[in-house]
Amino acid sequence: MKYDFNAIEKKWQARWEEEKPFTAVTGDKTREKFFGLIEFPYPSGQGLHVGHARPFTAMDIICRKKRMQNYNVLFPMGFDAFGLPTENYAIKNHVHPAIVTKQNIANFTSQLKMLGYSFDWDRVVDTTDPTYYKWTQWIFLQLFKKGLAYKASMPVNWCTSCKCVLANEEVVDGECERCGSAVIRKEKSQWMLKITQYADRLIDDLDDLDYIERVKIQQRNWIGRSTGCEITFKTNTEDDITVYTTRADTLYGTSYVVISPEHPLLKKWKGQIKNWDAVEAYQAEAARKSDFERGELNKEKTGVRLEGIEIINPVTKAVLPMFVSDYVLMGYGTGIVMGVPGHDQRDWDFATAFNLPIIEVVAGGDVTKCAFVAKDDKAVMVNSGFLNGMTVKEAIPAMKEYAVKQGFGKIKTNFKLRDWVFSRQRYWGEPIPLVSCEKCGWVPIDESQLPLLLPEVESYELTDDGESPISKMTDWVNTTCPCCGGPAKRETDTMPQWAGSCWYFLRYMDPHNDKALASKEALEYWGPVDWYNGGMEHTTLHLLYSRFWHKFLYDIGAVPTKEPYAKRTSHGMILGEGGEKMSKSRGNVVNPNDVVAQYGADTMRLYIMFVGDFEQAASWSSKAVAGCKRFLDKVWNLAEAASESMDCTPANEAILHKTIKKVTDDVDNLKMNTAIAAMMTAVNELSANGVTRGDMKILLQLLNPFAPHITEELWETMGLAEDGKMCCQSSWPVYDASKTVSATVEMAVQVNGKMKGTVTVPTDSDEATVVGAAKENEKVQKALEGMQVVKTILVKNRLVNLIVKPQ
RNA sequence: GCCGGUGUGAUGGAAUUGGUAGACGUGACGGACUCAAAAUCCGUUGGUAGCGAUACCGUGUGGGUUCGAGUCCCACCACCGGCACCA
Repeated sequence: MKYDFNAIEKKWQARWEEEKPFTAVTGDKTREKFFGLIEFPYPSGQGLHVGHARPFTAMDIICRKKRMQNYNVLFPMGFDAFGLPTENYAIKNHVHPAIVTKQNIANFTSQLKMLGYSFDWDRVVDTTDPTYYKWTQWIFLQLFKKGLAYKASMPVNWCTSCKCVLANEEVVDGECERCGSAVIRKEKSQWMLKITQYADRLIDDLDDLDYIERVKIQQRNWIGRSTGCEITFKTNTEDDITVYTTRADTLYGTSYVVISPEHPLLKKWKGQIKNWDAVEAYQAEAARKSDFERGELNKEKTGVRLEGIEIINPVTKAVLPMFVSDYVLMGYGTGIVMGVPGHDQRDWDFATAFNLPIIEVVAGGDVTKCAFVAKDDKAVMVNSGFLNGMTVKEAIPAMKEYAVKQGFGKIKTNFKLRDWVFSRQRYWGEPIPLVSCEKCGWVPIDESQLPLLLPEVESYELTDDGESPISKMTDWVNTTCPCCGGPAKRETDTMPQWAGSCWYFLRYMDPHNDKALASKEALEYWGPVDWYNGGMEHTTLHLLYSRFWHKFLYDIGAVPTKEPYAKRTSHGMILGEGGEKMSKSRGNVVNPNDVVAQYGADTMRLYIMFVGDFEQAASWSSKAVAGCKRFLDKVWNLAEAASESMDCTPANEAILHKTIKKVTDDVDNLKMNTAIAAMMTAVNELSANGVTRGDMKILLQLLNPFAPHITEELWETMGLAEDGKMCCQSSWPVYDASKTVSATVEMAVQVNGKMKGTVTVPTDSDEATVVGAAKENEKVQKALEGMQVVKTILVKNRLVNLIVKPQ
């Protein structure tokens, strides 16, 4: 018989659909649970991408193996279906986004089934389903009630093309992450979530998590915690000013002070600033620039001196000038900084441009040439009063302590993380369940009214002033205040796409619950997610947001764990044939449907795992795919040639046990590529030795998580099924460590560290035996001629190194 | 600029964590089968020199530690990703 992958794959997919061998059982105490999670896809019109197949297949392999190891596995799939592409498609084609979404989900579902993933299809989640977003809205209401959601007028990132507010995380190089159009700053009233209130915990709790290190580092950097000191300076106005610094030790070197153009104090000081016109002009200029432009033009420092304003250095009592300059950001620290040109490059640039004194307070550099930013312990303080002679490391706490004691300083921690801009002026998102009442202000709708459904609108186009299309639905917008019963208006902004994905993994635990987002029992049984794999691009977006929501849910007692995910790994991208990113414009997109049609799902799965290191980017090779198909052909032929016996062939024992060990270990470490290589080696060796059904049984079990269809078919045709159980329901083979070692080993022989040849000796031979055997070797003999062995280094079963010198 | 990562044959990538560099796959070359081709099977395949046994060189570059370095240390170079006037 020929390996007819097409018929075989259809047959087994139908069988899984019917018999549901991958059902997760909530509350099963007889087995250990395992919750394996992959990021649910956005169901785009293009369908599944080969890039999806990499993480999906890897987690499928892990979960299939865990099931065979008798774990109660929850491996679910869902769809993150709100979002712009669907809405844009709806605008263009005048179709309801819900219809488009439904079609796309159907397409994705059939593709996922085509690849043979062992999802529990009874737990599918769709973020646009009202029974789902009811709970997204519910969580938002809890955030609102706890004061973590607030409306603020603030400069926001505004995409000129999407006519929509973007989160900082969605702006890349001053452009909209989605459409690539310019992003400008616009003053707008927005819903915000106080993620900053969780900044410390989001950093500190990383320590106990099993996340790959680069994810932790990236999150820490993004949150950007810095511990420093606020220092208050007296002025010749009625106000004192406060700056934030991490280098309190350099206070003696402060030669001026700079304030951000957006700082409200400027307006207050209008009367005292003699050159107000110039200052106001500078403010206007700065406001015109986008954040991106301000960053781009950072080579040249600009600014205006505030004539008539004098600042007193609290330690030297020197009178310092004050400037306004856009290199100081209003959103960080106090919006005012002390200028220490000797030891900060930005201040040095500014001082040089404005001819300000540069005072050296840390010895070791040449402050006339550039700022000396001392990092090591050797740098010593000078020109700094009581700090003189101390190292920088000593001086920082010393000055902090002094400043606090003298009453002009305060210890302070700052974060780069900003609050999360949470509203979008869009249709295809969760409606924000709040109403605005003139008397009562913002009022939550009653929880019994959830879900607050999206209204039907005629057009999905935005209004000209960038408001959501929902704002035109006056019937929907006009409502009564739940508080006072008076007239009120509904919020017409919707939530960002990130909202639904913040908690979807909780819904998988109990997807049909209409009383709570999930039952207490389910949450306690399945939480936290044991292993979550996803893209690096979500590290500071989805992953951080969902940790924030989860911590909030923990605080209000809605979930039992303080972290959502115990372990996080990340996959590399799949690039096109030439090593470039796959894209329609390059024409190098590989469609998984085509690969499956040509080679079958098992080959596709195998190849996407074999292509390279899981964490590293890898480029697709249409030729190399064929190699995986050849491997499966060999397995098929080997099975047909197997003898009836259920005993293992003695000659195959070592290779089989070695392979069990290798595959078992490699899957747990995401090294699918070497696991497959090991199975290829095993098949080559088994083919040479000949196999029994007993040998094949082990091979099929090892291969089953990788290539589930062909292995099920052979399992059945070879009569290996006991009680009608499928291969995926059998027990994962266990290796016997003593059988993984062969009787003899080949060892390297070196003379003075140079390879001279190899010897084959019994495993675990002692030094005398190995050296004896080594001296039989002709090349070794030649190298030893006229030499005296002074030392022998033996590495058991690996090599022997003879150290010689002339006699 | 700061923080991560990577660099190995023609090629995708391995290397038991300091111990035979190049597993496994692709490609190429030679052979078998075939009227022929495809498929399949067998063999060869890091470089240089030599008919050859063999010798020397070889993991981005230059140093170092070690009996022994792709792996550790120091200094560079190139590419990729993230952050970026965060005081």
